[in-house]
Amino acid sequence: MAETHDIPVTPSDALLRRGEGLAAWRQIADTLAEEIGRGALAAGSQIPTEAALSGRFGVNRHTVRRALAALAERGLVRATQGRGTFVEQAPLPYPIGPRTRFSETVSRAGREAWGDLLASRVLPADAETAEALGLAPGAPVIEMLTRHRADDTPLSTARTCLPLPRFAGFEAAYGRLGSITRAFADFGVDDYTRLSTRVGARAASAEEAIRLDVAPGRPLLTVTSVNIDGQGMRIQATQSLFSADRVELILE
Amino acid sequence: MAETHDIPVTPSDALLRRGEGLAAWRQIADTLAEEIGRGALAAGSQIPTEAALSGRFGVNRHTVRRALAALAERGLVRATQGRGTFVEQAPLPYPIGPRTRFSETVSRAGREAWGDLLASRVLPADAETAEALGLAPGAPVIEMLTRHRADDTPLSTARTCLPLPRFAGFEAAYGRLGSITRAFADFGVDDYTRLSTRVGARAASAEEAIRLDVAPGRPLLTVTSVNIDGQGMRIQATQSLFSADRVELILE
DNA sequence: GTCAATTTGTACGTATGTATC
DNA sequence: AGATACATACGTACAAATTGA
Repeated sequence: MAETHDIPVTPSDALLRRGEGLAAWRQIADTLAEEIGRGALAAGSQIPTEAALSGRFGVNRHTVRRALAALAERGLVRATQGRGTFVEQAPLPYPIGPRTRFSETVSRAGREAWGDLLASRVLPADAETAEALGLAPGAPVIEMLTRHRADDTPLSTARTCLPLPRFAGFEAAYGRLGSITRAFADFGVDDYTRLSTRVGARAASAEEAIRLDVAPGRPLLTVTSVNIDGQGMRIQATQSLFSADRVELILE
Repeated sequence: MAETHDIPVTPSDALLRRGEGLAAWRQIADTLAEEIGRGALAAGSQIPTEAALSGRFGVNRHTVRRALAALAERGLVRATQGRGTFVEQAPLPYPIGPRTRFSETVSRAGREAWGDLLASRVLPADAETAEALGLAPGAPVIEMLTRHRADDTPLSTARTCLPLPRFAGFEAAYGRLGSITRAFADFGVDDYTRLSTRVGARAASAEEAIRLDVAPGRPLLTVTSVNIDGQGMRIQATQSLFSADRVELILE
């Protein structure tokens, strides 16, 4: 950071175009966002200090701060007093459509996918689940609590219900195979599709925060969906909670 | 609330089925959720006190509290110490797909839709907008800040960019017509579809909270989308912020 | 544990261009 | 044209948090 800014920079060195209607702080934010986007500023790494950036761009520190505030608002960076400003992990693009599979999505991102079975039990369906699965209220279902990780980072947790007696023992298959798709295959269901999907958002409760390894109150995406097999039978009702800090849904 | 519970209720009055594996608090929660769902407990109204409910269902007040906690977690009710527990406004189902129109969605729900133009200006496209619209960085675009209401309740606010010179004067048309669809029709675009849609979630900033009339920090759904006209030209890049308390996205 | 250096957070003040009334 | 409000940009000083010697 030995640059001075008392000598006018040559056009090729000029990082900012002044007086063209685009505010300096916007140009700085765009430049940094682009560098984050192409990995020049790696996820998790510290970006140069405000003082260094004000030197690099030849602006006052406040102008840099305005740009960093815009990036923080978009979730690209996070500043910590006394430490510095750091690049946030980019949310994993998570395609969601009639045939999306968690395991395939994560593998395609070059990460290893696994689903943990946290708990399971058999219970009579509550009103909502019964309606989703087209069962009589009180009909027996398997309930599984699961957590889904990509390279050890929890991305989502879900409550899944499946009708009995058809899927008796499903939880054991899931625990062994770590994937809904593979467990369904084990039960002779080679194809399944989404019948309906609803998406909402809310803050994480204390318990959910522990399951997802996020701070309580952090934003979650709630995805409520029903899956059907090749014959159109409703086979799975799931409420998934995604950490909105780590996942972005891509609609197809 | 004149019932007493010192006399065993007859089977037809029995509200809870004990000893069948479904916890009492779940049955109470299901019952109340169902009453909220069909409007017996109207949105915004106060539900009976915990003491009254414990009398009605013949259970201890703690059991009622467990049920209410489950409803609060799902966002159906909100309890305020010293005041009571109130039914939250049900989120409006908002279908989102290649051809969804805000105005049609809201009209179908029996509410009146209108979009307010909060601000607009012409500016050079920032990096992200330029890429979304397939323009050279710095190409001129119209930027509109809008807010979308159903019966005076703000549901979403959006930042929309359109390429110039094609859509010069669009903001005036929008301000007059209160709808993107109608404003596009005014510019000879009778059909448009979504090219891509990304969905995330985060907390509302102070400014966003004011625009949406929610408390700062309340959850927002962020929907980033690009629209194309009948010829496949990119005509609109929009970042919408939905109040997650008021809207639930339905994927099609 | 203490202290100093580093870094971000906050609060003043000033000046200028632009859009709006 | 003039007045007013607002966003932008720069300057300075100090507070608060973190780190490492």
